[in-house]
Amino acid sequence: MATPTPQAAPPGGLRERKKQRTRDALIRAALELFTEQGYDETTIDEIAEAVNVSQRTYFRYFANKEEVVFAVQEMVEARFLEELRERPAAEAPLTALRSAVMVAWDEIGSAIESVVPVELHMRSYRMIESTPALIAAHLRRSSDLEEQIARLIAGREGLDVDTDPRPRVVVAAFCGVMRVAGKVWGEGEDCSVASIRTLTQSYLDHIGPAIDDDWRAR
Amino acid sequence: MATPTPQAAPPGGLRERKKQRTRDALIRAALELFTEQGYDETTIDEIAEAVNVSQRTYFRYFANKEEVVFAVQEMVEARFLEELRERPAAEAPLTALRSAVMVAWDEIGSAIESVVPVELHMRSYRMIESTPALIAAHLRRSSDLEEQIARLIAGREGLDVDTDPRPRVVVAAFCGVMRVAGKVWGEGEDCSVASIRTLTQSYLDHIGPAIDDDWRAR
DNA sequence: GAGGCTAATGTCAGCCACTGACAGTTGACA
DNA sequence: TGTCAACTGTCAGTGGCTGACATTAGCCTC
Repeated sequence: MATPTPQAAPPGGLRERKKQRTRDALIRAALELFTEQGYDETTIDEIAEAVNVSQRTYFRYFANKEEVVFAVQEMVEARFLEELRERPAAEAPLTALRSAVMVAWDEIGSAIESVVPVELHMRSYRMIESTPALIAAHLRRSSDLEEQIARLIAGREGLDVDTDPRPRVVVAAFCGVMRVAGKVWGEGEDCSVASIRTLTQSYLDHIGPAIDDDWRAR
Repeated sequence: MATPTPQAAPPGGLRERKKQRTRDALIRAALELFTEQGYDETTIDEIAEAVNVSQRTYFRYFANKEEVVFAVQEMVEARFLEELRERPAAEAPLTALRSAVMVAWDEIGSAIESVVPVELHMRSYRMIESTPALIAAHLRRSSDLEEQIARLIAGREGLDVDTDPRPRVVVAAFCGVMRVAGKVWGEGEDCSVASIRTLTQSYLDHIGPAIDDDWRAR
């Protein structure tokens, strides 16, 4: 589902479809092995063997061991950026960011399901937050995304991201808060999509008040 | 290190001093090689050879290849935390953070010099920001620091960091902005301490206005 | 549908980061 | 001075990752 093709059969020839299947199989196998026995405890040979390809083939699909973990995440991020681009120009920056996140959360479910079970993806998210090597990779990716968002916001407001600090500053604040929300969610009990959505919303609502000088006054 | 030694001149016996010298030599050699020929292009064997120790010995001082890069950074961060702890309780959270950073910037110079030339440290900072593997490590470390700061701020305000989102939210916003400032500085021309200090100050001043709804109104 | 073209894959050799085990060396201290 | 413990070197081995080359298999033309 979510494929923009008229026919049920995916685009391209047999070769293309075969590649897609191998890629998806590698992602599924990797996430299953990682979440079951741990990231460090799983070798790439095991993943390759589970899909019946050589280790060398794995590295032709993914540049390194980490990349396969973030394949689904990448889809979600693309979805968010799309949504942000479609927000009305009248919305204030922080409002647009907030709205885009909320809409994205409501729609990614089905997109994820086309590659891996949502539950597996959620377990993977938690694994990322508890594996040092993956936390690092996750943060680096988030940082790249942050840069993209900042340029997008600057574009909306007709500003130059290199001379006016405000786009990068709001986005930095926004992304910082988003990361914290994700982290707190990962440590909590409820691992549902609804749960992370609520948490995100609540944390974003606190940016303004938290910046204020006197917390005790409210 | 961090031993409660009564004397300042001889921090211990001959053995202790020898260890300290080896450690400092490894840091200096590593930073010099990394900044000269690149991080990825430098092997640990080269670093070890430059200090006349075995590769195995390097790994007894540093857990991995990245760690040696952040040895100086660690000192700076410790200095900042110290400063933050000493800020008067009357100061608002964001103000205290801001002040602590400014004071820290003014004092770290001499502390750094005791291990490596400040200029080498500044070049290292730039290398970090332009090496993917090090960016990731840097962000992970920053994330850990962020957690410490959040707990400290929560303590100041008499709040529980796990129930009240505000400490983590301000700190996330603050640290996000700090990272952006560091990044922008790394891409600029002027690599002086004064330069990063000014930039930091300017960016922090923009948090409030950037959160506001209408940027065009000001 | 036989042939050539080319993308995808397998195999192999090798580099480098990192680790455990064991042995040799050298400060510390009685 | 001799013993103990800490520090270091050597060696062997694992796992991530890459380049080179041979092999397989989809695609396209005649």
